[in-house]
Formats: sequence, structure tokens, C-alpha cells
Amino acid sequence: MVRTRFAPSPTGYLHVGGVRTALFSWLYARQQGGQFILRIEDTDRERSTQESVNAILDGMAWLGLQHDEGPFYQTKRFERYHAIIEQLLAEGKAYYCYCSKERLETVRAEYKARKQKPRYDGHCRHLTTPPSTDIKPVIRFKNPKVGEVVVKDLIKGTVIFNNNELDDLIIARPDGTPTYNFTVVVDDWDMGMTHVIRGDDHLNNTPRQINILEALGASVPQYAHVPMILGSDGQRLSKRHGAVSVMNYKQAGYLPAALLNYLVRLGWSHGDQEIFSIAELIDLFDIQAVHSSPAAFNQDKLLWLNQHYIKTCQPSELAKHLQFQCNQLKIDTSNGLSLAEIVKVQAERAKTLTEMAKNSQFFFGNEVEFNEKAVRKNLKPAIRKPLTDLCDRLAQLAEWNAEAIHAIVHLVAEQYELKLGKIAQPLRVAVTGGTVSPPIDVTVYLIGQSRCVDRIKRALTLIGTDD
RNA sequence: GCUCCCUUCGUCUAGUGGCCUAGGACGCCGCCCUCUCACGGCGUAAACAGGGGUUCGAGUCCCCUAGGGAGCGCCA
Repeated sequence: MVRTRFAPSPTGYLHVGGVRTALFSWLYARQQGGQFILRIEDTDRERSTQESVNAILDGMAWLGLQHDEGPFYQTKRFERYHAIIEQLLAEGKAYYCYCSKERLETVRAEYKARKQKPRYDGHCRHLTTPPSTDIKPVIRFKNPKVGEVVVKDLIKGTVIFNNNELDDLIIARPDGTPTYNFTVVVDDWDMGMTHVIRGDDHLNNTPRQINILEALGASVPQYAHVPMILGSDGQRLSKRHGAVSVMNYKQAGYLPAALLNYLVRLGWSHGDQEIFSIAELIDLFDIQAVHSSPAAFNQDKLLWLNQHYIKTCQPSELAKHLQFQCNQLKIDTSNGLSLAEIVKVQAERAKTLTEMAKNSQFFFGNEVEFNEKAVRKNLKPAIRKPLTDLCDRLAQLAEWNAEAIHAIVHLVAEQYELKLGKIAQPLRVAVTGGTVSPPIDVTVYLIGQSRCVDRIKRALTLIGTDD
């Protein structure tokens, strides 16, 4: 049974890079009929917060990346870690180190001066009796001094590390709390992880973890180190590149399906296919086909995908998302107009739901805000008569539907020998306040008869008298 | 500095020795459609980092160089 996990540390928001890793992990588990586990790595008590935990949980839920087990919290597993540390100590596979931080720094500097990788020199490795010192010791793992560790990475291929490059890492602090490289190992082992899919910044940690695993007599999982995501400038993706937290994307009006589709195509592809449903991904995704090189995040392409999903999403479903956006923007939608109807006509003219909400404000409320420039340009004296006429005809229209409205607009245009645009655009400004909207007939139809008539009348009062 | 990773259009990518005068997508630019904005359709420009090998033949295999990145914590 395949078991994968996502193991973020709750020290901030849920980053899109983390989401991509989680997605890969989740897809692999789903595809293999395995299980996906969520683990919160909160051993850094200084920086871990409940808000961050919530952000992770909320983000994963929003994206629909459901875990089968967990969330497990490392802070609740300290007894287990202690027990393993005691065992390693007893077996002579770990030892107390009384070196001062100052000494450690000196040692590192010395290695550096000798053009070698800075590391611990194993000073306390063979101590048989504790030295007389006030220093509370840390506990270090006895890393093998010779031989090599071969990592058969599903993405990076075979990577070989020499043990003499590795030092004896600290597995417990003076206060007894375990450190990262140790807790992951114990957890992955205890939780039966068969595949460890994580960011490639952990590739260098892998040989140490494998050594601990072997000292514990545990089996070594398969590894897949996924490259990180770059910003548009080729640097590691960070806040200064814009939104990096998944919740930012929710707020900004992106659909989960779009984000997921975008993220999966960053480093993975299936021929020339661009659009993938979740079901297709579960079927087609191949962890071994993930690129070993990093990829840059491209906002424009995400926007394109988002619009694609907006255009293809069920109106009733989209309406919920639009409602969320309207609430955020404090747009009152309680005037009875169906959001699903609005969504149908606005889908092809919005890349995000936030944009859609903003561009749909004229559908709500009674009053409309007239754009000064649009009024000046389109509501000129010459249009007064045709627009008045149009208004009357709309007011008298017995059957209020887009076809009938369409016919009336054309009729008035012909009557005054105006090109359609010459009457449609002033009408648009009159009923929406601006120059941009869906086709004028459906726009007028959706706004409704009485409101349209009221708005046109008001627009008529804005026309200057200088003719 | 050391160890490890990476390198096809601006970006995401196809490509697994001949099908490549390198394909698709986003974006850009142009044209068409058109009542606005869009959608859509069509089209243009745009890349194998450099150098050596191997081979009849290399984007594809090997080596070197250059460039980029990660790690080298009592952070995760």
C-alpha cells in the first residue's frame, strides 16, 4: 500500500510551492490507490502558530486535497522521539556532545579555511566519561564515517553521497527536544511512508536521514525531490513576486481547479495537453516524469487557465464563488437578480471572479454610478431624442426579453439612421454607467425593465443643452 | 569555499539518435468577427547556454566550461 505525506511546518501561510508538492504527493497516492497523510511539523515552538495550522488546513480543504490520516502533530509525539533517542544512545549509535557553540564555530571556520565543507569534527564521539563542564549536552547521531549513501530518487535519478561529507548531526537539543532531521525519520518510519515526495531543498538531507533509518533498522522509503518554483525573475518564489499564499488566490477570485491545473503543469506534462481535470490527473500523472529542473511561476498563464475554468464551470457552482467575491467587496446582491444568470454572460469577460464582481456592480442596486468620461463622450445632445424614444419603447415593452429588446434597439437605430453602435453605446452608458458590459440586449434584459427606464431617464438629465 | 542539483522560444513545455528546415500552450504583435469589453478564428516573430567528443547521423549519449540554484543550524 502506497503511503505519501505532506508535512509542512506551521510557521506562515500555505505557500503555492508547498501546494504543488502536496498535489504531487496526493495525486500519486490517489493514483496508486494509496493513502495521503497530513503531518504538521511543529517542533519549532517559537515560530509555530495555530493560525498557520489553520491556514494549512483551510488551504488544503479549499483545494480539495483531502488527507486520509492526520493531521498528526509532532509536538504530541515527543515521548516516542525520546524513546528512540534513548535506544540509539544505549546501542552506541548516538552520543552526548558537550562542545560549546563557540567551539563549534571555530571548528567550522577551520574547515572553511581548509577549503572544506564546514562540519562537526566528532570531538565528543568517543568520549567515555562526561567532561567537567556546565554545558548541557546535545545528542548527536553517529554517522558512518566511510562508505557512500545511494539515493535512488524518482525525479533526480541516482544521487550518490559520500559519508565523509556528512557529520554527526544533532538529534536532540540540550533541553531534550528532538530536531528536524530526526523527527522526520521517526515519523516517516512510524507512519509507514513508502514514498517521500518533498521539495528538493531536502535532497542534501536525504543521506543523513537514510543513515538514521538504517541505524534504526527501518526500511528506506522511495524519494522524489521536486524542484522549487521560481518567481518571474528566476529567483526563488517569494512574497515580492506577488501572491504566494493559496488563500490569496482564493481571495483574488481564482478557482481551485485552475490553480491545481496550473501547478501540476509546472514541471510535468502529458504531451501537449494543457487542461486536466482532477480525474484525468489521477489517471495520467507520473511522478517520474516530473522535471528535475525548477520552473518559473507565470501569472498570465494562470489567469488564462482561470478564465478557462470560469468559462466551463457550472453557472450554479460559479455563482457561489461570485457570491463570495461580492461579499468580500461589500457588493449587495440581495436585489433578486440571479447570480447564475450574471455569471453566464460575464464568464467570457473576466479572468478572475474578483474582476467579474467588480464589472457586475451595475446589475445590483437601483442607482448606478455614472462614469464622467463615458457620459461626456456618449451622452451628447444629438442622442437625446433617439434615447428618449428608446426609453419610451422599452417602458411600453410587454414581453421583457432579450430578443424583443434587441429588436427595439435596432428599430430605433434604423429610424434615426444611426449605426447600431451610435445608439447601443449611449444606452449602455445610461443603464450601466460605463462603456463596458455584455451585449446590450441581454444587459438591459438582466437589469430589468423599471430599473432600466429609471436609469435612462436619469441619464437623459445628464445630457448637456449646448446644441 | 565544499557537496549536491539544474540548463529547448520571454515563460510553461513536446522531444528518449534519423519522423526536427525543433512542435504545442501562455504572453506579445498583426488580421478577421463585432453595439462596448471580451470570447472565438487565423497568422507573424521567438529557443536546443558554449566547447569538445562518441556516431554514418546529436536537442537527444559522454566529458569539460560557463551560468543559475540548494545545502553546509541546537530552522523546518
